[in-house]
Amino acid sequence: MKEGPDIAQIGALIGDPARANMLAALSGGRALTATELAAVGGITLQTASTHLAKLETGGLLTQRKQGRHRYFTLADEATALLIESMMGFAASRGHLRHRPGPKEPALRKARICYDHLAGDYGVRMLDSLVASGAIDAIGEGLSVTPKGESRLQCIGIDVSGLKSSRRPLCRSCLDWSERRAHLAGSLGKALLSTFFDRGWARRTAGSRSVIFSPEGEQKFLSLFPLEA
Amino acid sequence: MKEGPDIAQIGALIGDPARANMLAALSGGRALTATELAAVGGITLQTASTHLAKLETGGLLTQRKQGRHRYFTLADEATALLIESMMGFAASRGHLRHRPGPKEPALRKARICYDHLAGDYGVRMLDSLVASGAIDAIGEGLSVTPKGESRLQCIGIDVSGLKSSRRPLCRSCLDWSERRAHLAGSLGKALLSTFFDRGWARRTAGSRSVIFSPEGEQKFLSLFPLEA
DNA sequence: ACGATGCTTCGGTTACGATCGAAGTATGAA
DNA sequence: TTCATACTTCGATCGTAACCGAAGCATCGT
Repeated sequence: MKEGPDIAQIGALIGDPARANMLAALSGGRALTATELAAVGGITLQTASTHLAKLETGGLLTQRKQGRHRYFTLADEATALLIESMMGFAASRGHLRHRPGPKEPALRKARICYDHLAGDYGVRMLDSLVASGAIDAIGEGLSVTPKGESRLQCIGIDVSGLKSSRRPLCRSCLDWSERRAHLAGSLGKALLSTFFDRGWARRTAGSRSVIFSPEGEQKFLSLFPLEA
Repeated sequence: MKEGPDIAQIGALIGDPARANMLAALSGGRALTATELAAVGGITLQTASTHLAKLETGGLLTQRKQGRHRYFTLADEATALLIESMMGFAASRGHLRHRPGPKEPALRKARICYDHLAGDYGVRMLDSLVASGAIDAIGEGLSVTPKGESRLQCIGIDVSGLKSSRRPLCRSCLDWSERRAHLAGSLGKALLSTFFDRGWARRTAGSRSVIFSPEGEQKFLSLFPLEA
């Protein structure tokens, strides 16, 4: 009966509300300080410190000292995927964090998921790429077609360069708000990066939501049209 | 700050050792009674009852009355995938349930993961199917080739029939003992079923491990050879 | 050198939930 | 009907862990 890995430990780590809030905040992809994380957890700095230590020894977090600050990030992409998949599962069972607040719509429209675009816009982007034949969706997996490679080149993304990295190019990530897949992996990251670089969109201060500029939104929507 | 799904609730549900053991036992795929689950959790029946009630209202379990017994199963395949992915994650961080016991090798060799084959043999089977060109592995996704479809037909599996079901045909499931993918989905289930039907293998009483008969093992190994 | 900021460690309190004994309900068997 | 089995609910206990105040380090600015 005492065989195999122990899911209770990581379950308990994620199971505390303060820690869960911290992890959710870190799913936004950027590194946060202990003070900032204490705020999102709704606890004092001392308590946050012990929580963060537990998460780190549990292998969910890594920290990086920078001057007198300590920046925490999720340990790796696997951790981010676990958090996101738990969010999807929680959403499917109706476990919501309070009633939907006023900022909820912005989050559902476009937000950051670790390092790529999620929400309505993220799902739309992947749908459009598949519909136009730039990406092949076979079963659960995604792959870029030759046609798609040249098209992405036009947008300014060096697909062959991304291919040489260790990280998978395409990954599908289940979106908790849309309950459909959006594009993760190094290509998902590269696409979001170019949106930021071109000024089409920007991150918001204390939230995971992504705000598009009027011109950026127009460019985005025409670049990734919705098929009938 | 209180936006999106609440991962703390399901985290806490999985985070209790007794509940985690029950869920792990139910990953074996068969329905278990409250008394049996109390045993695997190492607790009394009363305590188990309250745990099971919590897991059910949390959406992780479903129960089915049958006479004076109550049979519990994981709520659906999504739940099974979540548990399995948490096992993979826990294994990657070195969170083990005690030191490896004597039954551990059998588990690593072949075991049931919800309704399909996992462990060394499960990984070998998928590897062999991919190497022989029966299954295409593109990115993270899997799909059966026409060649594979006819080959599986010879083994006695009606692929076109499986395709018509709502459940995805192929899914890759990360194996916690091998740290590589094995085959899930309706095809994975169908393959394991035929092994049982032909008497090549059988389930064990109180464990997830799968025992192959000498002839069954030989048939299996020759059917899914290891490439150089 | 000195104070301010960011964070950790220590000690003590408190609250929640896991646990079990005992009693209650439902189903099956004799 | 009566007893036994399977399970749930109630009530009370107990242990753990979350929490914060206070004190202790470390780093930066001046």
